[in-house]
Amino acid sequence: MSETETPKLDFIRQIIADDLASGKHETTVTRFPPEPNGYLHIGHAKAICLSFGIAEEHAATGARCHLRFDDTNPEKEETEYVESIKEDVHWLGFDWGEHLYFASDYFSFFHDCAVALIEKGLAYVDQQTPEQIRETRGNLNVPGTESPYRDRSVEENLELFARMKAGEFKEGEAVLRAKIDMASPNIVMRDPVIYRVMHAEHHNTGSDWCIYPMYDFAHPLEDAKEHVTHSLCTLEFEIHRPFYDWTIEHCPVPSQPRQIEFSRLNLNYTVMSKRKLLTLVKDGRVSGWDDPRMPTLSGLRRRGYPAAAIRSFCKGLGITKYKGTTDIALLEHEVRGYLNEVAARRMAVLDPLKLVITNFAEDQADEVPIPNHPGKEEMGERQVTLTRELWIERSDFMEDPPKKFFRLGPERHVRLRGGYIVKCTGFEKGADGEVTEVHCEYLPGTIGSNPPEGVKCKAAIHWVSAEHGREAEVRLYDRLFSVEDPDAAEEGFASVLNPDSLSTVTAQVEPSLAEGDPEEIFQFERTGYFVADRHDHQPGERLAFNRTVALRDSWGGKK
RNA sequence: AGUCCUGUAGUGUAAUGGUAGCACAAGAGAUUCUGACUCUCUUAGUCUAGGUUCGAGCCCUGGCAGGACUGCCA
Repeated sequence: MSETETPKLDFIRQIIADDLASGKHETTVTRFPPEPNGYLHIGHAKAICLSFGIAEEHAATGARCHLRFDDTNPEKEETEYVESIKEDVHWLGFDWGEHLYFASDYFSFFHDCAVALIEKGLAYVDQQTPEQIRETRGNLNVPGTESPYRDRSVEENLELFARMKAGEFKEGEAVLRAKIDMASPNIVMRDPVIYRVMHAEHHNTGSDWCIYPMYDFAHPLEDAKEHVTHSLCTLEFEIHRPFYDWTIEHCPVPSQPRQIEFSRLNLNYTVMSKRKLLTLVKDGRVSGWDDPRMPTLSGLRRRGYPAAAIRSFCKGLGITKYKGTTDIALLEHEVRGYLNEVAARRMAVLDPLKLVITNFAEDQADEVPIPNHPGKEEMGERQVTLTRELWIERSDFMEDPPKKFFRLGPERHVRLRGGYIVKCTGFEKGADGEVTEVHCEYLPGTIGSNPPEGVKCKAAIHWVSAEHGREAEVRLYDRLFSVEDPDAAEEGFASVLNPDSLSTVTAQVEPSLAEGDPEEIFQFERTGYFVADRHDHQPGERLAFNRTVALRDSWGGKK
């Protein structure tokens, strides 16, 4: 990109730039308003990167992004989720500074606005049953009909609303409705309910309230109260915007926020519905919200995904109103890119096969220095002990290899990564026909040098000393969902879950790995195996296991 | 009595009304002590029919297709 080239603005950034240029706003204030009813997932990352990203871009004007918990429904929200959300936003690399808010702190303000609406004759207490309200709303083709309680006097409404607040009604007996237009083609505008009775304990306000505002009413007020200028949300709220604007217009608010909608993230092979993810957790299909197979930010973190890669992925998504499905390969590409830079390399053998170097003395033990990263000297090197008996990956040997297979086979040469070039001289088979041991001879003096004249050696395989290596129980994770669109499944998850998404293997690992270090490994296509994060890993501490086999199997062999 | 939103290579996105670019994916090749990375090349696109215009992906009209909306959820 040339220096003179200005970055392309998506339509939201363009609106903000225009508002700044025209003097409508002196700065921009955005917000990320999760409901604390689940963990944040990769879909939220898009919204976080957008709202917080815009605030960062306009930092010079004093722009900011608020983290606000939209906790207006006491029945669905828990404190555990508040903490996880804060942690995940921070991990992603964003900071709300002083601007941490709870919608529940504004309950009095919402109430005052509702009273103001009643006084203007723009809201009324409806005592129809929920069923009656539903039936009289009409449908997509039929206008609604007005409630018999619609034309109560202001005084009566005021008194009734006060009694609602005082707890004189049971749930479902009375609601406060905005008086707009029961014949509106937009059903949201057909006298929407703005307050309902709920005798529930709220995680923040306890039992102070027994009436709670609806999202449609509360959200614009929250934005206005915080002087949010641009309230960015996903497309499903588009049809609610007329009521958002109506609320701002008719309530005593200190600022005029504007709601702008963009398309939410859809990823193939991924479920993003909180309700469905919660089902996975509750049914024990995964170990928790932060199971490495989960699309939650905490799951991706354990899986080893660098936050920078997720941010970069979100940047490339673009902001549009088109509902498409992003290929998860785009995310994985970013992850590979970052991990390839920062991950230290180690050797591990997941499916061990014994390799004996027959011209190596029993007690011979050669210390070979192996770089921790190919091409990054600053990451240092480590000494690995090479002995007569080694473990290699079973798939790195073929009894009858095709010509395009570059690794071990009878009479073939291969390099033991970081060590000698060896020539396969034979192998043994068990009664069941399975290869149990491979024999080879090493070529002295081939460490750190090119293969001698006439020796073809096109691959380097990884290995672990049978004597110095360590056996480790490793949990191997793979993709959770086996189908491209798991949301399309009719019922439950049985048909879309990959039964092999979690397996345990007895692997052989380098002694340089701390005890317990490779306890969780995520199989990552075309990059090798990565250690799943153990919560405390920093971005620079990721480990990658060398892997010789490409999943694509370009040599034409079996899968 | 339906209203509103959206259609650009396989996918995601760019293009003051003026040469349809980029990334990922896919394919071919080079390189390689990770069949990775990197590098080179290739394939492939404006939903449709009209209209306005010297000129339309962009503006207008009509089709077609996909989506949102009928919670006292957010």
